[in-house]
Amino acid sequence: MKISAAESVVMEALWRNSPLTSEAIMSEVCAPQDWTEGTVKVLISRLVKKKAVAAKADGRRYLYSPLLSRRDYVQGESQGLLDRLFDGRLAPLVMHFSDGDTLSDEDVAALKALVERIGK
Amino acid sequence: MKISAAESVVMEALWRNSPLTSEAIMSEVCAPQDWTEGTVKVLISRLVKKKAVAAKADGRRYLYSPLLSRRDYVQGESQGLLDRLFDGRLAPLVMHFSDGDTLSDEDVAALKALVERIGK
DNA sequence: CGAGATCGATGACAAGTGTCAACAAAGACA
DNA sequence: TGTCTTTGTTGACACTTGTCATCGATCTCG
Repeated sequence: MKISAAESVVMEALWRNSPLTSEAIMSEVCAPQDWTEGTVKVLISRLVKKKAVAAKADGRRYLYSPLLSRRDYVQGESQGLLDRLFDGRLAPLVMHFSDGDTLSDEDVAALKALVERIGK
Repeated sequence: MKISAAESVVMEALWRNSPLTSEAIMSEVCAPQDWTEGTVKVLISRLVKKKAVAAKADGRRYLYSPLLSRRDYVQGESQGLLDRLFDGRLAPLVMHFSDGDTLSDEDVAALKALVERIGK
């Protein structure tokens, strides 16, 4: 099942640290996103229904943990973008950014080091 | 205005080749997407309303051309992904793929060549 | 025990999306 | 001229998303 943008904010909180109570989740995401508690509650419920997070009973409340790993999520999103826009390949994406002037010197250095390490 | 997934299929047709009549667009996208003409007509209308494509009158019909460049669209989508998932930087994305085994030898070679060209 | 707080579930609603059919205007051709 | 076809506009409908409030059960503390 697909995870929406708002839902992914909740997932990020759980990926940083889990399990969490709904209270903890809210204290992490409410302020930055300017959301009320009601909003976050619904997002959590929907994620549970989508089986993206597990809710383990702990007394009267639940402890929530991700069932979907961040790695898998990132993989799906990234591959989706590559497939849709870059014919499924990574190099054209990198080329796109290098053609613009969006790459800082640091970025270039990091890329260089990375590619060397891969090639090894 | 945001371009939806279905709409982007129509945009791709126009980016490949424009201007196009609605008939030409339909003959390009209907079959692969399994869409009826009605569906494509609405997608075109919505794109015009969103000012993502221009409709120039040509007798009783219109000739459609993109107003949004593929480059700008790709830039927006790609940057959005980087911002959401990789802290806005490109290297972590590349690292993600190199950590998996999704990169072919060709991909690695292409990246290597690319990075060298950038570093020049 | 009873009042208040907590927490999840549910209902609600507007906007956007995917999908399609019906309609109207305008040409084309018999 | 009258009918058929083409093409864009509209209406329609179900589903998802973002956003929030209310309800009901349960827990806690005086």
